[in-house]
Amino acid sequence: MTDAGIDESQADELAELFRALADPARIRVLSLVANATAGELCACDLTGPLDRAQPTVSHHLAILVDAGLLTREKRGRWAWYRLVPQRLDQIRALLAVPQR
Amino acid sequence: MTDAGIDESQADELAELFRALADPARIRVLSLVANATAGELCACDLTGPLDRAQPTVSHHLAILVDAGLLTREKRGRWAWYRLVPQRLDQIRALLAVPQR
DNA sequence: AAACTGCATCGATGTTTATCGATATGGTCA
DNA sequence: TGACCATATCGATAAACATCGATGCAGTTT
Repeated sequence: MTDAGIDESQADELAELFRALADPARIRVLSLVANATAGELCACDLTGPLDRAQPTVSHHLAILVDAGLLTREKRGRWAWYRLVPQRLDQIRALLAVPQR
Repeated sequence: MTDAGIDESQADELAELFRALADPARIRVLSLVANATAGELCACDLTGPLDRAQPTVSHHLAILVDAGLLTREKRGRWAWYRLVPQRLDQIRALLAVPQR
């Protein structure tokens, strides 16, 4: 075994990405957006289902956008969020076990 | 949109699973075990590469075992760890975006 | 312009978590 | 049996994080 797997900085990046997924509220957000008929959801649609205060919801949304899992588009007074499926695919690829 | 995505308890479970992956040291452990020629690695092989004290390494290994991502087998005075590929596959499946 | 609305930011608080020294545990070797 | 060794557990500490009330900020409506 000459190779020692992924390096330090790659591990940092991956861990940061998983940290974005490591909260029930954020998982719930992703699920809700993924199941939205229009492919997008506005922040106002999330406060209810998440059962959390508005600043908390905003906080979670910001984390998901930062992680590249959601995009935010502000139209009028609403902020609309969409999934970034490529980002999820990327994670799925990273979790594939090479040789079995 | 009648369905509201996954429910509260499922979100909790998933978040807990991702929390196990949300640390650079643990990502590094999984990578090292995945690349081990014998398919397993003992705890003593990890203290070095991780650059962390022995109790800390033990702590991370416990979390990964608890999450079902590693198995521990104690042989003699060493503890050997193996990947659980099915568990990773399970996560990969959960991250698949349904309709695109 | 003024009131209103939806959302982001700020500041504070309690909880969780990573880390490590010290210690316990259980197997091995002489 | 007693010294030793690899690992797990304990206890303490500092940093990270989720949460929310208060406030700020654009865009909207009357």
